[in-house]
Amino acid sequence: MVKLSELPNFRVHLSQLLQQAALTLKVDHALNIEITRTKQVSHGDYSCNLAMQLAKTLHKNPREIAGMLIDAMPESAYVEKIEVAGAGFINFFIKDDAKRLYLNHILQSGDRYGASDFGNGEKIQVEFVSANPTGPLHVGHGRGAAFGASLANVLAKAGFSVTREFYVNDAGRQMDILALSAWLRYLALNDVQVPFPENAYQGEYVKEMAKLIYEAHADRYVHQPAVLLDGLSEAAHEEVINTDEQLDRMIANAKKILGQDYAYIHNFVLTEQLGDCRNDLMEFGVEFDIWFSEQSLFDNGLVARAVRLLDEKKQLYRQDGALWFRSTEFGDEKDRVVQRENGHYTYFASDIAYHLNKFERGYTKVINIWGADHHGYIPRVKGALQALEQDPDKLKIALVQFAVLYRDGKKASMSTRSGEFVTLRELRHEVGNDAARFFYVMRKSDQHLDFDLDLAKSQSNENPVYYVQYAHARICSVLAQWDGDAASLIDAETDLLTGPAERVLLQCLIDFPDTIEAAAQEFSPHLIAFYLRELASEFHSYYNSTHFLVPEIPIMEARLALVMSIRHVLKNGLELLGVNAPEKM
RNA sequence: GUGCCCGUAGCUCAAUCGGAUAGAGCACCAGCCUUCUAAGCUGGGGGUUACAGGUUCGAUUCCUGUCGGGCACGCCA
Repeated sequence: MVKLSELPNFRVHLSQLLQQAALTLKVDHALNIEITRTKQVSHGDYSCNLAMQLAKTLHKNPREIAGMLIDAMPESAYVEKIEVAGAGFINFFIKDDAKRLYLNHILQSGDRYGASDFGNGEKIQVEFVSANPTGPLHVGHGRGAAFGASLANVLAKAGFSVTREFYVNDAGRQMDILALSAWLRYLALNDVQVPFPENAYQGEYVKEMAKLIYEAHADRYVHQPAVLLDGLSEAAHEEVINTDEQLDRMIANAKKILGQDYAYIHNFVLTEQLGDCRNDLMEFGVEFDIWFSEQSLFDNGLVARAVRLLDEKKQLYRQDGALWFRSTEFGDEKDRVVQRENGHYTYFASDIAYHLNKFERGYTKVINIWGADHHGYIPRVKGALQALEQDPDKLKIALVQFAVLYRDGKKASMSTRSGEFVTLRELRHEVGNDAARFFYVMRKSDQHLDFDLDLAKSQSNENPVYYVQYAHARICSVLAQWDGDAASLIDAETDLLTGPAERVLLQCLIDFPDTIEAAAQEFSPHLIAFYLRELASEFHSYYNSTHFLVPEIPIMEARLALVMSIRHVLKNGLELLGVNAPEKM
């Protein structure tokens, strides 16, 4: 029997053994020892390709080097045997009783199993969603939300100190357009007829906000609309308004007419939309630590400061009346405007201030989750940080591709024009939160996602969400029928678990922390989804091949100890993805 | 036109930052419920990893080119 107080991390342990063995080979350069899981049982449990890596520098046959490494390796209480295989792989077979230590550990740690100190408590920020509060979240935001939330959970589980942040674009033109849109709808409710611009916000939710204002304040915000169309072409009075210039003119006129009241309208629509967004996300299981206001960057002078700092570094110049940042000096395709000819700062300017602020808040790593259509934006932001003498590599951008909905095998419309897009809320109500969360992270984030609505809805074996949840529910059902004291399973004689399915399952459970670590390192929560499906699959197979509630008490308890451990891991894994682990289905 | 991403089974996708015989699910075919939930299981067929070269012990992965698809190329956000 192996006796050790501490739970062994096999990969770390084996890596240390190799490290020691490598000393005898007198290699002068740094070693990159990677321990990987094997794909085939005949190759053992873990494998290392170090011998092949060293073949070139040592001018020796990899298999010969592997033999030397094995000879030089210290004895280990965990290792059953070591073999040289193939071109020079070193394959490790772990002792079964060493693996079984994990069952005891999982039963004791329960909800905490899977956690590691991989991240060393490093302060890391994940900024995601950050949708303009100008309308309901749509299915594209949903993927960013699900991905970001899952990634943040994974990072936290892997030992990082994670802050989840939503950047609120509460400054700028889009909010003005929304405020104008709502006010125009409000005027219409008061029987004041003004043409509604085609490029204003058309959605029904705008009319609803107008109605709220009307119900609370009646005609309190009705002002002379006559000058609203001042400065617009004569045609606009009769015909359509659809250019940016016309829209901006109307906004300016509205501000003039409303005076102090404009702030009320602006603030009202912002509060409404942000509240709606927050509710939507909360129902989706996505929560944030910080809602960071873009407007606050202006109010606190941080935008002006960031621009001034760039100027001090001689990174700005004036041309055509605008202020430009020399981003081409830092790899961008062209220089970018930070302050427009009309004196307004660009979105880029506040973004520079925002990112500088993030760095100054002490995060050692800052992760931005962006829609893939923003990829061209990366060089200028990193360039600006570099210009400000910050380390641009601390900023990591995770790009999330669009999700395309399919219904009846056909693309479902998600046009943002005319307000007829599919909202996240609609999706959640149609397929449920669990399916939505799971489907969103089933694919690598930087790949297009075909979201099959019919599949997500189907309560059948085709649906991968139910497949995993069903495994959990089955276990709960078995445990309920056993009706014993779960705590007693810690003393089960787990050395009775010698069947092939049991050994595979045990190794699968041991892999859980490694999977989380990999998902954290590669920003790939989809690895968790794949892992869970694999574990569920192994469990279902075990369930069908082996009866758990057998008369022989020790065997029953041993199997239940394994099954209970699986339950913990399924639950913990689903939790990372924000998916429920139901006890009954 | 320029830049970035992608191209893997009929379909949707994996493949542990160059590793061993490229794996799942769906679909298709053949089986399994008087036994802890059949939302399950077992078995089977299915591949020149778009194409052509190159780098090396070894390539789906890295480099070059071609073809095909997506996105981005504003004093918008």
